[in-house]
Amino acid sequence: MTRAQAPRRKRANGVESRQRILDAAVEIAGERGYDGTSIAAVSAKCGLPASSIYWHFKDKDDLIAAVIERSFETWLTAVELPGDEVGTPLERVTAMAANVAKSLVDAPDFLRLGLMLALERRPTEPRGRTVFLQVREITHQKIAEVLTTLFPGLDEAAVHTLTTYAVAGADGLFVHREVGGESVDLVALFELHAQLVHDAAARMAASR
Amino acid sequence: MTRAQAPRRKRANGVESRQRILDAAVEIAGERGYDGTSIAAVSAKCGLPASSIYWHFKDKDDLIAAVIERSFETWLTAVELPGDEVGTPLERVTAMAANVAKSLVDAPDFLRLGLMLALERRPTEPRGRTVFLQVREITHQKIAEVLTTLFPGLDEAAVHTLTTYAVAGADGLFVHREVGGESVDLVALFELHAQLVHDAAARMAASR
Amino acid sequence: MTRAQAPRRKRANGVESRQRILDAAVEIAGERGYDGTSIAAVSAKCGLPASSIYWHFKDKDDLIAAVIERSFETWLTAVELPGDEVGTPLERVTAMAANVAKSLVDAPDFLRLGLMLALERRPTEPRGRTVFLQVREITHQKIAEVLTTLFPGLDEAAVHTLTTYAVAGADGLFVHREVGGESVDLVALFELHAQLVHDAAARMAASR
Amino acid sequence: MTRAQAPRRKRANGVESRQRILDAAVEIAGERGYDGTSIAAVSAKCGLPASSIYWHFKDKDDLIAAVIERSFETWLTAVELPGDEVGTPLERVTAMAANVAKSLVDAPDFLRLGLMLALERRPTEPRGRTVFLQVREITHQKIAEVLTTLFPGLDEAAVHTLTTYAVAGADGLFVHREVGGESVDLVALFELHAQLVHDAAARMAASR
DNA sequence: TATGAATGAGACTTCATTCAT
DNA sequence: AATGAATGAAGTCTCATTCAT
Repeated sequence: MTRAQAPRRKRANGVESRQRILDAAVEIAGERGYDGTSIAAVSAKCGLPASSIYWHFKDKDDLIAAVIERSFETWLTAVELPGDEVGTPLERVTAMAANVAKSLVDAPDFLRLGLMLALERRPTEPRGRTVFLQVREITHQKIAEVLTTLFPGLDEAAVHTLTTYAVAGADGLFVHREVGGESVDLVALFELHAQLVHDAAARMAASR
Repeated sequence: MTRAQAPRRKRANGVESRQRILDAAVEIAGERGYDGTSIAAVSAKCGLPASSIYWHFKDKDDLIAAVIERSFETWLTAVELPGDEVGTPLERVTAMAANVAKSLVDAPDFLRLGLMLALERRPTEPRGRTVFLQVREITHQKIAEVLTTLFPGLDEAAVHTLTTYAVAGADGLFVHREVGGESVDLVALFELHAQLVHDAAARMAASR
Repeated sequence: MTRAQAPRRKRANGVESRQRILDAAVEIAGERGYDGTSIAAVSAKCGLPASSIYWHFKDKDDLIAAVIERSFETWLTAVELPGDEVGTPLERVTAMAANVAKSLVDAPDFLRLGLMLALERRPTEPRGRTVFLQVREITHQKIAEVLTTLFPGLDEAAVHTLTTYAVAGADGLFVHREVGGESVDLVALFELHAQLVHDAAARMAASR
Repeated sequence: MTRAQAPRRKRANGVESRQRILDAAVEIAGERGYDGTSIAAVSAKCGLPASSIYWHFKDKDDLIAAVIERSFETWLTAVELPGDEVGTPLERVTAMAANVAKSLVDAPDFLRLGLMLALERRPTEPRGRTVFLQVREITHQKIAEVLTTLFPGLDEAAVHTLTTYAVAGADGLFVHREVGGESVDLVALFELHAQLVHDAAARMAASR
């Protein structure tokens, strides 16, 4: 087949183009999920033709995985870690929860897309799903470390159970806020969550 | 003598066909979500041509909504309600949580598809999403009633908060089990969840 | 993604549509080969939209294989077999060769496309190539039977060698005619070929 | 003291790059034909970016034509011409055929790609096809000269017919070997071919 | 002497949907 | 109560090619 030629216009700038593509993709994928994210839609939103997207990303799977990776980093920087480690365990746990809640309100794309990917079961697992589960495992371990530090009396199994409960509760509250909209006070719910986890940890540590 | 012709054993049976379509659709939609569920795939799985699906359902949106409705009913019947209302509040709450956990392990399609629909934001909201949020609201109210009965000292705001927390926690734990697979003991996690909610309710009721 | 609807027009007639698609495809594939045959080109030539082609054929590979099958049958019926088995071996062999030559001039698509497929080496072999090699093996065996009948003195190895030579020579002469166009007298060349094969067979049979 | 910078060992070398591109292209085009040879595939195989290919070759057509030209030369050097012109005509013809057969087994790309190009009919004829037909015409004339020398009694028409038959037979046997793989003894088949052509020539020359 | 980046066209294929039978 | 056949839109991805650097 004979193909036609095409005129050039903009100055080539690979790095910026890649960012524009990711900016568009994170927005669409964060709202529509994997199947709902069409290359044509990303192309329309970022202004680059679809074929240019394939210069920067091997295929759609690669693009979604990159979206997950970058939005995780974006979210990580959005989480303001509490500067000094002062106060009672309850105060410190509550402060951390509030910070996480705020970051999820400000940059929800990462978790929203991640949860959609996590829930789907497709024949060939998207790489983005794997990436999400990996970074979520990192989060899990960080929380486990905090619990271990704050409650030295906890044994390993108890830490694991509480961490799982803490992460799962955060997921569920996040979903609730996504469904319920701005009327949901995610910070207050996270603080309640932190308190209940704290109380359970304290009790478990004491009953050892 | 002319004999009557062989009895047409498989006369067209609309009800059965509808069930076959829904059986196929709930399986696919429960795994792949809205966009991932193609009429062709449902057709292939149920054995009926695509055009027959359109005889039973107005369009894809209608089919997905019917899937949500039927899988909710399936799930409801799978939840064994505790027969008598006996025991301490903690015992009763824990027993209910365990029953719900078992039902979610046995019939996860409803909640799985529902959460996927709930997380997505698409220009024209699928009717299935609306249906899911409605039936989930029913669940919310039932839990609120139980909490009000068990803890008469709670005011309305506290009941609402605790109910929200209870439902969200259940969602999050369900997601964790879907991601983690059979190694996750959903019943144990739900029992822990029930206990924490119970403790919080008791404390709130007492401090009124 | 929301899809639009489409109006209907012609009376559905599956058998005729299938033939129209094959008619278009055999013409294009016979001239352009596998890669050169685009579904869009077949669609344009047969008047049916591309998506209709996929109702009748699973994919492009399936279409090309069907083209090979049908054009082989077309070619088979175009080969007028000599009615009576009379005359000397030379006369009979020459008459057969002339008939084959005429059929190849009239219906060259089968062999032309088949040879193109046969020459290509692609990672996943097209089914059409397999089909071509199978029907060609049938032809090989038929020729071997004729040689065995006409020259009982030939041993098996000699029959195999001569048959291979006969078929390969036919292929080469066909290619020459395709390249050289109408100025090439394919019938004359086939008659020469028949004579040389005949002489070789006679000599081999005698020297046993 | 400032020392001279490290010797740039791999200065850009246009000639070598051109060879690498052709090496990759001849392999792909020899297996996949014109349409099946994509610039991206050649780029991936030779390690140079696609745009570099366009620095060395005007367009794809130009590249394929260059492939034909170079692979023809490669093949020519692979044909060991019989040093002295000794022996009977049959011995000399047979020796030549064996040499050609060996060269085709060792360097089949030229003829394989050429035949694919020759068989295709596309709206705008690729230059590579023209080149192939030209060099093939050269081969035709050389064979004609040999036949004229060995059989002075042949008239021009007979030489032409026999040469055509000789070349076409070689093509057909080559195709057979390409399809049948290493189990086909191309040398033996070429020797048989040579003998039959020799016999026909001798008979024609005698019967003048 | 190259090449990173881009581009419109077009490749194959699946989509949701319709309609005559 | 059902279905064979069809349809235009849209899906993902590759194509040959260009041009500023």
